[in-house]
Amino acid sequence: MEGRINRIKKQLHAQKYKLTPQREATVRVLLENEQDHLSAEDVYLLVKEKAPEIGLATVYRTLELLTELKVVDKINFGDGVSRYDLRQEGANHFHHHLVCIECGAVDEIQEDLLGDVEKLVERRWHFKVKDHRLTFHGICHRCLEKREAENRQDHENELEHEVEKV
Amino acid sequence: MEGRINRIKKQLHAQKYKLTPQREATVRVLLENEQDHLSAEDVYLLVKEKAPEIGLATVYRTLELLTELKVVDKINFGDGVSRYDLRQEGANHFHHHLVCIECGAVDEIQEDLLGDVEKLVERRWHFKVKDHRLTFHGICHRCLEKREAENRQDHENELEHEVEKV
DNA sequence: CCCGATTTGATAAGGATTATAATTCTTCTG
DNA sequence: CAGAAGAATTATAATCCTTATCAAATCGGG
Repeated sequence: MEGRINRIKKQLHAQKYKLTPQREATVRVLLENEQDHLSAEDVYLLVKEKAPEIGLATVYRTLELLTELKVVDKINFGDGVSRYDLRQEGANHFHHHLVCIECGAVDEIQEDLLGDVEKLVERRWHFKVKDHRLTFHGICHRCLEKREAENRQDHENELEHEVEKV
Repeated sequence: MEGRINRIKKQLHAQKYKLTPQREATVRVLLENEQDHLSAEDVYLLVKEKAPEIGLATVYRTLELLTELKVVDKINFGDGVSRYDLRQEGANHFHHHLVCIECGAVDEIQEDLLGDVEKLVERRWHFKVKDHRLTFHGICHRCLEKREAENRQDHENELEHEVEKV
């Protein structure tokens, strides 16, 4: 964690920016919630716990700055708010997302699934790919399993019923 | 075009909605600008040309309705506004986009490039895919060609220079 | 042609983000 | 170590996009 913060610090310095306490607190919140997809408001509330004097505008500015440095990616799942998602260190592609239309959960896929597709796009459409965004909408494994369990239950009840009737 | 409007009309009726003149005018604008990615405001201004009395709220409501019916898809390219993109008729997947980071152009890929990837996701992550969003960010063929032309030009000038020097 | 339900238009309200301006912090310099 | 220039911060106002509200208009069935 400390190492990672130091490296971000260096990235900032390389562009003549400082790692102020507010910026550091914001980065820490992002690191501590790496799996989440926090909105600016979410980040603000979490940062406030460690640094109550911070202002909302500063959080917005910091997130913008981190986006510029490609430390985070700004994403949008269609609700009205932008969310900020930490990049894997050193990753040159943005990870993918699985959005559940039933429970709203957002899972991540770190692996790059698009290598071949990108090559195809570059060749066929003569388009130099620099980055991508890929999100699947569907039903997550938790909701699928819940459904299966319910179906099994229903089936068992049905059988019991049959037995009673005999 | 008329046929397509009729089919949309039927889709509306199937859900007890009417194809009012305002809705029809909105759909026509979308059909006439099929390759574009219009914002609600854009649509509003275009509809106003044919039906000056229409209100902005109606356009928003109609676009929401069309999104619900999967006639259009609501997308977001990271600028602050939602854009509305007509689906291919009968397509069960949403087409992909190529966003140029140099000139801002947005091109479409109608082909489905994700068949195999979706199968993999379903198997490996146990996630039932219903839809997807795929956008590539990079440099479009027009900008690439412009660059190449410039490089050729530069190179020719260099050669001329060499000759002069001799 | 009338009635109940739907849809509309104008505008207010809401929510997210950005701009502004005064203040505080840093860092540099002498 | 004081003073000054510049960067960053805070609080808040302003802006922009979208949604909610509600009276008025419209539509389709009887």
